[in-house]
Amino acid sequence: MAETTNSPNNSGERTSRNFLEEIMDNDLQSGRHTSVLTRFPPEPNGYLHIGHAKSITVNFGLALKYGGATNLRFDDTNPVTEETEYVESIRNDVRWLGYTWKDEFYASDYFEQLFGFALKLIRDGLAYVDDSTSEEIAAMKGTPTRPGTDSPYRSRSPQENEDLFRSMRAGEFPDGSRTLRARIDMSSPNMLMRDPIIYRIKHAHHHRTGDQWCIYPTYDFAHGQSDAIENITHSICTLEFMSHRELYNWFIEKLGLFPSRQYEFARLNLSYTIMSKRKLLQLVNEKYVDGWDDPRMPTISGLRRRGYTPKSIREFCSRIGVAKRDNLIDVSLLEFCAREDLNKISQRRMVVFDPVKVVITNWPEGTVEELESENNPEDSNGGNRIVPMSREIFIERDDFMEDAPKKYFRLSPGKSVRLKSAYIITCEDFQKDEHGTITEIHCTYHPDSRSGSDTSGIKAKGTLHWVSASHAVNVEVRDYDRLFRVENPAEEEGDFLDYVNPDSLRVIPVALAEPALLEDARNATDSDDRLHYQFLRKGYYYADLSSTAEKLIFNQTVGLRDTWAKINK
RNA sequence: UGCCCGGUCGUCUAAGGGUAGGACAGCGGUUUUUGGUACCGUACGUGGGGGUUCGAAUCCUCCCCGGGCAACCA
Repeated sequence: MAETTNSPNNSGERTSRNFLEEIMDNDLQSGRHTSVLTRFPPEPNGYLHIGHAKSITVNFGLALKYGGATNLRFDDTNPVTEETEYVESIRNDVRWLGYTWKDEFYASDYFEQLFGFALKLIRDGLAYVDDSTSEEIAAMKGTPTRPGTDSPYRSRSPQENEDLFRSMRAGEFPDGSRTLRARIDMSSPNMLMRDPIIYRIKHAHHHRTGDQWCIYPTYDFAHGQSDAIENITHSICTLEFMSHRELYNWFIEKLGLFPSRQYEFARLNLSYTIMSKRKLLQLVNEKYVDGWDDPRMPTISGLRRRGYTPKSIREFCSRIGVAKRDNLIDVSLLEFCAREDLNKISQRRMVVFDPVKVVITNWPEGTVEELESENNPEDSNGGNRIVPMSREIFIERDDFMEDAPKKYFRLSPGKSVRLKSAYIITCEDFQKDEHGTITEIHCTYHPDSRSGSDTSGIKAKGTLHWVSASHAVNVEVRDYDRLFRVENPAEEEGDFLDYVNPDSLRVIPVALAEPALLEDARNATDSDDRLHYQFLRKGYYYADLSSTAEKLIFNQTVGLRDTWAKINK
């Protein structure tokens, strides 16, 4: 659906659109195209990351907006790096993000057609087989400031080239011994037009075509033609492919194909992380993280495991916009989008991370009171849950201070606080061990201050989360910090691994949770039933993949905004 | 150094010759049984020099800065 703020309105007045929307508007208005067909073209050689999410929302989002569709096409022209495992994860991630593709294709579907295209170029005198080594080819290529020189094989006859090319396909030559090159212009200012290699010999097993082929087309000879075969109207890619556009158009023109056009936008860079698939792979292989889906990874699967919602990721991608200038998006925007969504949907629960015992001295021994607490104050239909209260409870260690400054709204001797959804308590006394560590706090509660029917008239500045000692459930909590210590690891000197944050994971092996959390876990029949939580005054949490009712494990999605921590600094 | 892109608050992104606006981050406040949320307020920007014009972020020009291009990767 078209947003009024983002497309020409009824009066024809110009409103804000990004440059791709302008192009599509123009193409539709001029009649160049009557509909929009985009494609998302991942190479199955790694897991998708948040940068791909941007590309996905650009491609699928634009098509949706203009009533078109999007194909999912795997760019699988390099058998040595590509695997079925990656294909599966990519399909899963795109679906999870909420998008449905029209057709699923593989560049390898077109290998036979591509071979035919190559033959046509050969017969038209526009391609030749080169016997030069890769070093020789590189040397003859020239440099950006110096033109290249013609290969001695450049003037072979079409017949000889065709025979040789067919022999290449037949497996008569070893890897690297020959290539097929487009015959363009060795002195072009665009290096890519200096007779680019379009086929290479690789006796390698392909994840889909098996051992059917021993020659494989390069990206340049596969991508544009695949677009054209599918009648892709707008082939949207990242900036580094800009100089490939001239070649892209050359093949389409010489081959007389559907006039797909390539447009480039700036890829996403996110502060305190990296987007390079190669480097992400390294983090996985060298065990800096737990796997592609480690919650610290900027991968879609990592974000999912961490508790990000598809909606929050889509919102993020929409907020960052699409343009052509290099960018480094502040990760706080991603976190904002997570909180924005999670605040509305998450179930509130109380979990004490670093417990200290509080004895309520005037609470009758052995009595339990079942209090009710709202599941979500942002959702009036969210219902309530039972929270049991008894004589001994736990509160957070840093919610008590022996000598508190005046701005401290929590518990200290003689002061009163509200226990969330329960009673107001007043601190009467406390005990310390020989190290000065608080071991026990003694309070009295005010029976007429019960939540919802408070007639006590006592004003408590602060409200604390708490759990009943005898009802507490042990859970493991994993808090995360940024994966890298520096804002832009890719730009730093030296090895990026030197900038990995050694404290990116903080495990709290035993935190004490209210019993409702266990109840929830028992009710979840599979992982899709898992709830997003807000642990009160802590942050947003989501059960880890490995979490079970026997062993509850929660990943921190993102912390709550903490203005107190800021003031405290 | 040749060719190709790009340069607007700290970070992103609008403004297509006519009031430089929005978001995140920051700062200050109000409300609050989460020091959360919500709401209000506030500060901050057109890389530089020339030119065209009544008027320039926008058009021209020179300069400066950043990025890309010399894989049989994509």
